[in-house]
Amino acid sequence: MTEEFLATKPIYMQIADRVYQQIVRGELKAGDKLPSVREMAIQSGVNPNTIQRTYGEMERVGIVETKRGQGTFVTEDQDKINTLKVKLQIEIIQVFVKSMKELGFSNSDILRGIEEFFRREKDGH
Amino acid sequence: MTEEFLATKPIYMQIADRVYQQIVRGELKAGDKLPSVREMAIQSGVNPNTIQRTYGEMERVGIVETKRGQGTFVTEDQDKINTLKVKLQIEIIQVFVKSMKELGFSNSDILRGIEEFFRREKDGH
Amino acid sequence: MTEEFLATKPIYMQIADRVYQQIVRGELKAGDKLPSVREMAIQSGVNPNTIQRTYGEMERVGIVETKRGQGTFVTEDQDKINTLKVKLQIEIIQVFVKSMKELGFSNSDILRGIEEFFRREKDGH
Amino acid sequence: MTEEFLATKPIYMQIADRVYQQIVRGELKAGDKLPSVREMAIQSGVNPNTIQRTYGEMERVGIVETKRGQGTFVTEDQDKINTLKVKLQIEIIQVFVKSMKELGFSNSDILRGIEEFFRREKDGH
DNA sequence: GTGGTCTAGACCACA
DNA sequence: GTGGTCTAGACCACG
Repeated sequence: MTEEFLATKPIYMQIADRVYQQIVRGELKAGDKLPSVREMAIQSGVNPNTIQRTYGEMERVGIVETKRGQGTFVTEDQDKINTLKVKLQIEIIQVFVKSMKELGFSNSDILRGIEEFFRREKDGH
Repeated sequence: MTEEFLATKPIYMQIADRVYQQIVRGELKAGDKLPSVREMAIQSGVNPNTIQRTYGEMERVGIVETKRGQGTFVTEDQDKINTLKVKLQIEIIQVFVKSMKELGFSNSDILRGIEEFFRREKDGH
Repeated sequence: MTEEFLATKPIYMQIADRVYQQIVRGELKAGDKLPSVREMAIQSGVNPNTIQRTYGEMERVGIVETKRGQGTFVTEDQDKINTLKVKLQIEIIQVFVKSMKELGFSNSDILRGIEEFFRREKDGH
Repeated sequence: MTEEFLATKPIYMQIADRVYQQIVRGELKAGDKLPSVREMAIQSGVNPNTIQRTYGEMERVGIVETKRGQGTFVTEDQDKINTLKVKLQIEIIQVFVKSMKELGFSNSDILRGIEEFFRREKDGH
């Protein structure tokens, strides 16, 4: 009866998110080769099929392209990467704002909260 | 090897968070009585022991007091409630800011992102 | 060394095509329930995972919707069904026209050929 | 139980079709010599026996003649070539019309569909 | 070597 | 009962 409390993203999505992060942060650049399915599977301690799904998902989204017999590569299309960055950003903000509103904070409360947070951060918390 | 991908908070903490929320939002006010351990256990579909830990945790933090034979009550000390609100807020902001920085956003990027988000929210997404 | 001569669509796609046909022909109507993954797997003599992929693909395309714990259903959106019909039609025509041009027929040859074909069909070939 | 989903023409027929195409398009003219069985086998990456069957099939149909010690030649009989062209055309049209009718299209739907297709083709897709 | 598909069999969450 | 995810291990086509 504990189901309600698990709510984790599927592993193949978590791994995709991790790759998305690397791309958005520039650790993986346009045109870079990703690890092979099998290698990534070992790195992640996961079955190759799961990585296959990850790569499939990322290709569907257009952030990655596969060249037959050669491997999987980050798209050359910088626009797609920028769009991805925006999309991930919005996703995170949505979750954050929702949590804050559940605590009873208004939009301006939220902004003030973050500004305050940055101020303390600067002063060595 | 899959443990790495689960990363869920313990259930008793999740339930505590939920109660904290109700307190901070004023749904549960200073001095209000919480449901009994057994009742809460049924409501949450969880073992009473788990709720016992939840209540223990909340008492440790001082946000709740148990009066023997009477039940568990929200603290009368409004300061503690206010502090709780701030603490929860900071916790959420920390996670949020960390995620945003992992995507390569600076402090001012973050503020601009949220302002933009609120602007779109107002215009009906 | 015979690889070049196989060139078959993956099974999960072939099954999807078959379902698309049934939908387009009206044998499966908007809102109808598809067989369960397991049942369809038995009917098709295929592993349930393969059907899962078929259903996943059809959902991605938006022609099918899954209701958790209840099953998979043809979309209620008649527009999507109409679009599907057009897409399948164009796909078939493309293959056909390509074959005809490989035989050296021009566009008007092709039209005349089909008209002639229909004429004979009517006269009891 | 997967046999049902393969449904590929035998290789020797696929190769025959390819030769038929060349003849019908005039790339191979009446009286032209075909490559030797061995050469063709290498070109196609196929066992010579397979090509032997291909040539046998084409001879049976009368589109090709073998002169002992000299090789295999396209028939001198232009009528047979013309007939072949018509037969191949009808074959393709049959398959096409069948597919379209399986999608629920009528004869006039089909004609309109192709005309529309040509119109778009001309306008640069 | 690469990615892509398929099977067999397992477990999970939702309703 | 439903669909969804995951593993293990196999085979294929492409370059």
